[in-house]
Amino acid sequence: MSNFRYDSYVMLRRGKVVKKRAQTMAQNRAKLISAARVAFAKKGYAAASMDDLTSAVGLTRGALYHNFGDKRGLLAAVVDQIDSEMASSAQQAGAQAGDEWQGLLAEGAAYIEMALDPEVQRIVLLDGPAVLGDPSQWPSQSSCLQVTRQTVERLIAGGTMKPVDAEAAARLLNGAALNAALWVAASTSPKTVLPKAVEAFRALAGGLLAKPD
Amino acid sequence: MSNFRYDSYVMLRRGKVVKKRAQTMAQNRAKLISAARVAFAKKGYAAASMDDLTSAVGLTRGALYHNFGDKRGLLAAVVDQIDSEMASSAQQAGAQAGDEWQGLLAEGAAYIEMALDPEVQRIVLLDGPAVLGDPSQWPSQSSCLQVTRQTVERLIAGGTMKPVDAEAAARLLNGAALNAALWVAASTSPKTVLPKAVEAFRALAGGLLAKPD
DNA sequence: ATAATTCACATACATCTCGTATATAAAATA
DNA sequence: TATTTTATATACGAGATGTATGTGAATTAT
Repeated sequence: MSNFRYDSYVMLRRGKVVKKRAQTMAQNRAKLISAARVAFAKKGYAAASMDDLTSAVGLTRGALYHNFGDKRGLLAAVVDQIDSEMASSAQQAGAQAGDEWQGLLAEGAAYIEMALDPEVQRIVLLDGPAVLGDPSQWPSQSSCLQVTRQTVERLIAGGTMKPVDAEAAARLLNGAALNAALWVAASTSPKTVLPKAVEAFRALAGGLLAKPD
Repeated sequence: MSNFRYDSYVMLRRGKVVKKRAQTMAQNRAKLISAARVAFAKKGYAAASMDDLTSAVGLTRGALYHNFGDKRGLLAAVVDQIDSEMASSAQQAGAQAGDEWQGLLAEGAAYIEMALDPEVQRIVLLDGPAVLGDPSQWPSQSSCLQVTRQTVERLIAGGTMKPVDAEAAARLLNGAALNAALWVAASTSPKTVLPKAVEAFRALAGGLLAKPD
């Protein structure tokens, strides 16, 4: 036990200095994640060298292994970051729509378009599942899926959608959207096939409506 | 130029001996592919050692690099083989259904169930896309997708399905099915979630019907 | 039938990569 | 001011891939 003055003194010092240490550490983490996003997107996970990665931001693998444990840990951190960005972006797209149903369709279209980004595609859609396993079991819990599932749950509760399993519906919708994006991105003229993909997606999703239009 | 007797003699010899050479070569190829299926499924593509692979069937990497060029080439051959098996299996499942539409649904359900096989999942769904890229650009051209697309085309021509882009619809359906399977397989009780996935798939696919039922 | 040539596969090597074990220097604590 | 943490760097060891070269059997040609 210690008296108040001693504690406050310690707290102050600790507050300052720990902050400084934690600050640079956070900076280094951010640097590494940022560099990893570029390298993983460009070379692919397997071909990305950790030496190149770290030296690109003035560090060595020492920092990497201390912060992320191993190469997989770094990928997990990167995937987590991108996935969060995607989820909030999709949520935003959905919120701008007229009603919840249009919101779901907008979310789907947003996923398709986001997946055209090479960074998203390579890291989240291709290497992510291969290295980290099924998205639903990622550390990040796949925010993308959660957003879709929540929207689906609301639509089922409101009677707009057929009472199917929400998780199943979310997985199917996401799978369809992301797979379609892979196709669009690999096509010779993405501009012309993108609308076809979106149209087909909207038709497909319509199958989940309680009252077909 | 040479006379007939000479040619036939050569053809005979060639027929015999070349056959012997090609035979052992084909056997070795089959051995390697077979071993690779096991190793890739068990360890995953990245962690599978080519030395272990080859020595498991009494060969060395020399045979491997001569036959398949590199590790990727071997994976491509394995994927091709499994994909073909899947396609014919799905086609068979579809053919047993009453009409074309039920056939499409049966194909989808078949894909979902096949994807529960760890070999299919790990090799075709996870490592395949990550290492070889988008399935539509695989050497094998992804027979699975072609089967679905052809079914879709017939359904559109017959007026059963909405006139969406056949390729797009096939991609979406396949993506939904295979993604759902990933979810089912990763779940704690596949037996209970599988029917949910199939039910949701059928509902979703219903969105492509020209006249909703 | 024999000599020459192919070629399928094996062996040896060079390079790269990851992960760990150890070292160090700055920072936090006492 | 001395001591202890700890975030990062350095050094090292264990594979793995791909290539370059060797070799012996199989095939062709004379």
